Amino acid sequence: MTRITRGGLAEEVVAHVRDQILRGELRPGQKIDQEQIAEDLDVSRSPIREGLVVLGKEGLLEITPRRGAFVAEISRADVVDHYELFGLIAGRVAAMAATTFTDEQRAELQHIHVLFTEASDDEAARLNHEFHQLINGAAPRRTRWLIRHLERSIPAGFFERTPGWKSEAVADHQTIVDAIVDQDADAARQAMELHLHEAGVAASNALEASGFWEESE
Amino acid sequence: MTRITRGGLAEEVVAHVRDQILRGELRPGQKIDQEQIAEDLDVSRSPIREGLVVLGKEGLLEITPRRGAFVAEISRADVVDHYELFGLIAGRVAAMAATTFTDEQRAELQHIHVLFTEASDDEAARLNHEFHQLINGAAPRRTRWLIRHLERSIPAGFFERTPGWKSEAVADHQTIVDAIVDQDADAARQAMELHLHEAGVAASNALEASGFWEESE
DNA sequence: GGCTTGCATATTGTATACAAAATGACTGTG
DNA sequence: CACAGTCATTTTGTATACAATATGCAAGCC
Repeated sequence: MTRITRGGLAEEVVAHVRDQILRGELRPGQKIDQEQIAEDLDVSRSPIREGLVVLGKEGLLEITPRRGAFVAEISRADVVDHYELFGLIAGRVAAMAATTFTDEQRAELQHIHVLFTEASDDEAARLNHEFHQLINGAAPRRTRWLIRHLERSIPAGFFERTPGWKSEAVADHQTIVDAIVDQDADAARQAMELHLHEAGVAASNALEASGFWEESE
Repeated sequence: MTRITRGGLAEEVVAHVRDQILRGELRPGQKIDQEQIAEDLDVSRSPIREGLVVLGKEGLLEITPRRGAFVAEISRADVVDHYELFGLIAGRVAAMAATTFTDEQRAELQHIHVLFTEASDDEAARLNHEFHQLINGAAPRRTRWLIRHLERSIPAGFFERTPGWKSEAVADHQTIVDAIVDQDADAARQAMELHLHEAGVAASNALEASGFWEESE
């Protein structure tokens, strides 16, 4: 049994189950069958259980002692709320960036943004990530930690798959860049909050399209 | 081997290790010895590993694949930042409460606050919890989830052990109650942010006192 | 002397085995 | 026919066993 386990099998389990949930193959409320996953991935239950704990902490699963793990009942309101919170944090960070960024950082931000506007669709995803990464660098450590946590709960690479995301993102990013370059903290906050709000709508639509909220049979 | 484990041994492990960290028995950067915990609690490594995953997701441990789990290097800045974030969220929720609460809820809030001011020290902790619980009821589901997450990362019952916490809390709570009763969303937000900021300072001091940041020998 | 190399040991990660509890069907009873 | 109680089956939770990797130390080399 050769395997390329780069970070442990639990990670593989996390990715597998998360995908199944986000694809709509596992429906909200449905029970997670550990034995089934063991069969699918050819793995024992030890790493599976550790993976399920992770997904539980991310809010994708509801784990009840002695009963098992169930797909969390996530509503449209939950997704919107999630991104609203994300926006609240990210907005605060953008405001920090507006007041603390050096000239070099401002230039770098503009540079990334220009590349982003001109990039092909698959490069755009990477540059989008770099863009937000740079801004988030202005945040203190614990804030960055929380942002990572929020990113993983409703994974990235989600927004990037909705039609027309790029042109929308370019416009939003432009506003954000302008505000940070102007050192206008409040405008940066507002622009970032709006951007994340729109990302939330997009994510919500993407989940809708994947049949996430379809009635069962 | 009789045990009263009502929620699984992993929970016991989480509580045990968390306590050890917060008491300063385990220092930041120090390695977690699974075998040692197994001996301490008379438990096998299976529930231990699951517990460590939980603490990793809470940010109290740093888990490196194939290397093990280490106590996270949490600085004063991290603690302050943590409560600042907490305040950002809780402030938003307080603002919601100010605009959405019914007359009954406002009355209930005032009632709890009066009891709180008159309570003995050990009852105060419970009423403090009820107070915040009631306000957080105004938040949407995902926000409540995030709040629970933040509460667990730097566990509650922490602030409540710093000297003079009650009188400080009474004053803060009074301001919050007034703002919510006045339906002044912005005042409620500010008051709540200030309250959490002070809680952060208190928590930071408590950690200091427990020797959390002491230099090792 | 300082640095690599190789091996013994310790520790993590995974698999399997076993114990305890929940689930669900079946039976008998009102 | 509804329904409570019992028992077989399934599934979770925990313990143990084994495999793979990391760690630490000692010997050899520059």
